[in-house]
Amino acid sequence: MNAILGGLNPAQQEAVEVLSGPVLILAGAGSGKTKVLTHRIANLIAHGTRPDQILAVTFTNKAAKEMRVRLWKLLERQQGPEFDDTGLEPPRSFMPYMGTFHGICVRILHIEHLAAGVERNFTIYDSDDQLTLIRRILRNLHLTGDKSLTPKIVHGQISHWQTLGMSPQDATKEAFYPNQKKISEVYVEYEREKRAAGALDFDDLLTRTADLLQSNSEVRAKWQQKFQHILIDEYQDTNSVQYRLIKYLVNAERNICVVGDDWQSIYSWRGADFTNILNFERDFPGAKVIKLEQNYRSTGNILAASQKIINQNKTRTDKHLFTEAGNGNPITIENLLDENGEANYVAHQIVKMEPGRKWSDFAILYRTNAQSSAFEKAFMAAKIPYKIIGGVRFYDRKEVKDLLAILKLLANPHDRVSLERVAKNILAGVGQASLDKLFAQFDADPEVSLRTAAESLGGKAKMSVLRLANFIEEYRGQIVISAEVEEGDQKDTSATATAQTLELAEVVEQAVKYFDFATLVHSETPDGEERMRNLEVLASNATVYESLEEFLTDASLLSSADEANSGNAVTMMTLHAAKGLEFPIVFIVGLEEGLFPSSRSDGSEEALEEERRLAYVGMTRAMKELFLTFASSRYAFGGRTYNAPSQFLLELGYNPYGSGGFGESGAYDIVMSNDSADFGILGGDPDGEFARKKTKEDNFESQPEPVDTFDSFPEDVPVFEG
DNA sequence: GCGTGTCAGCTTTTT
DNA sequence: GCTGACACGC
Repeated sequence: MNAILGGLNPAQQEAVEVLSGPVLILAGAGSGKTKVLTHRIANLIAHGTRPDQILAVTFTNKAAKEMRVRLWKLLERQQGPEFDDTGLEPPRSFMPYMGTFHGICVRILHIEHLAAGVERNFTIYDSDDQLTLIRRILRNLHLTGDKSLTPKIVHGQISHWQTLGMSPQDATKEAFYPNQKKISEVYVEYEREKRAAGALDFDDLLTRTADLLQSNSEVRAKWQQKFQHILIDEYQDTNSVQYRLIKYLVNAERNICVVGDDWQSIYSWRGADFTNILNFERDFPGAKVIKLEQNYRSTGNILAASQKIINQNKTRTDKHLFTEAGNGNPITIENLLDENGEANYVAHQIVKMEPGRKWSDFAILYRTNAQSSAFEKAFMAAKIPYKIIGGVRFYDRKEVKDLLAILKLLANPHDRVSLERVAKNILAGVGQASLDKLFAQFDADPEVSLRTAAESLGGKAKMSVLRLANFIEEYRGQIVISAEVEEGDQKDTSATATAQTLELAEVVEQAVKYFDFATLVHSETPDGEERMRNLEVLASNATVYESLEEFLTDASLLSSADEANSGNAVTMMTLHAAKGLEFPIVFIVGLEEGLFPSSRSDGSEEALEEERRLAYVGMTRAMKELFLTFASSRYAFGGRTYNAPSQFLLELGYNPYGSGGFGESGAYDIVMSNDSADFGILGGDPDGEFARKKTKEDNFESQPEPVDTFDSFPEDVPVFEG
């Protein structure tokens, strides 16, 4: 058996071997989905498809990177020594285009900027930038002070319209409520400002590309011709615009392969629509449907418990996951006093289990990023190495964004949001009034230079803006702004013609000096030292990029979960960030009503089902051991809250009163079994569905020994703060 | 224009 | 309990 088909089960082999026509792979958790995708790509290449004719869309950049590395290793095994696996990322020229929808759209828009009617060096506005812009428009339209028109609400409505494909004009027509009418006015201005600034927001990246492919048959034909094979991972998480994109990119051969699992759809809050995957056979008649149902990751108990959770959902397809692994150890449910008790309990368990394992075998998954702090404290005290995935992105730190704003101005001097940021945070003496004057100049004459516009200012403001203009003029000519794009690039040579004499990192370092960041961040303070270090990291990150534009694109599109996370340490992250990963031992913490499921899902059956899918995703990350914990009370919003155990625990058969009451530390071993003759739950099972016959002893006298309690950890027993 | 004080919103999840 | 937006006064 060759390297491509070896080690695959029959369903997986089929998914790798059926190379033409539409293919839908319904891949259960842990069923070897990534393996199938990489082997399928390798097989395409083995059958003569050129790598650059393959488009593989992943949900995160991290997933794309992982697939690149795995494909590279596989090709190396196939092709022999010329594919030298140096451990580094493989050269992109040998590889298919792999990336997120946003990433591929940026690429298409760069190449097709003339046809798409966008600037060659368009700036990407992230949500922060969008809010800045909306705030300014609200001010200009005298709409501030209205609590029902916060920048956030306005942004939500505009983004909703964008995703529906509605222009500001459409929105103005359709707006019905007074607030909608006001927001539609903001929308008109918002679009105008973005255009004036040569900027696209996250939604634009997708909609502009879809619109281009829809309206321009020549461009559409070109890209359809280019991508002979399209693979889409996490298809259940695609939204309506992404769905449109796929439809326009697929050519008459219909070589499209999508992989997904409706049980793991956890992004509907941002527009994902898992009916896309349910409708695939309707959209692509004759599609080959392959189900991957054998789970290679988890023990029988973990799989059975996950299954029991997902079974509560009404809206879902039927799948029958199975494993050949044994039942393994029981799942542990533990009730702690508060968030510190919870963190100490987890730390203690990890210390106990660590011998013979690596720290990186453990993962802690929570619903919200805010939950990480108690664990940081406890792990620091217990001297357990840990790493936090997610949270504040490196590129979202204030000082980093400030410096990036300068770089963005180098790439695109018309970028008003960045100018506003630089003026307010970096330049001395330039406030709102000066900015308004500058923008008025730009509105009067879009081509006017910053230097000329500065003439309308006086005194200190003028000096500062001229100083900024000097910097931009000095360095703009000395760095590579745009990447050379291959084939068919309708090149606008003006931006790329100048000779590169400076590395990006040098420009970053120059900017730090020129704008005196040391003073700005108070570098003598501990906090300031760290900020200065971040700027050094920024410079060092810049060294791997060949053009400013690539660097800025990644700075906008890389998520915090994409950031480096190697090393031997316990991993902490949100349940969302954990999708696609696996760990021998998993702790899901904070299983409390209002936290998980989130109180935001109250009253909505759909939202609750999504929370349940999230629980399913979390539980199926575990290979060997699964711990579920909840705290009787927890700090939130500066006050102490008291939460009931999560309904998901009750669904698993947990009985909160089973161990003599609430608020006491007690452990439950919940045994889930594949073997229906031996389903057993110790500690309670309200509906009795999976319980062995309960006796009084089971509930009151013969409680199973707690796996561990606080009593063995006296110095860490939290003081009840009330 | 800038520093200071007050207040509100915040903890879902992310490209 | 923290952050950031805004108002106010200098």
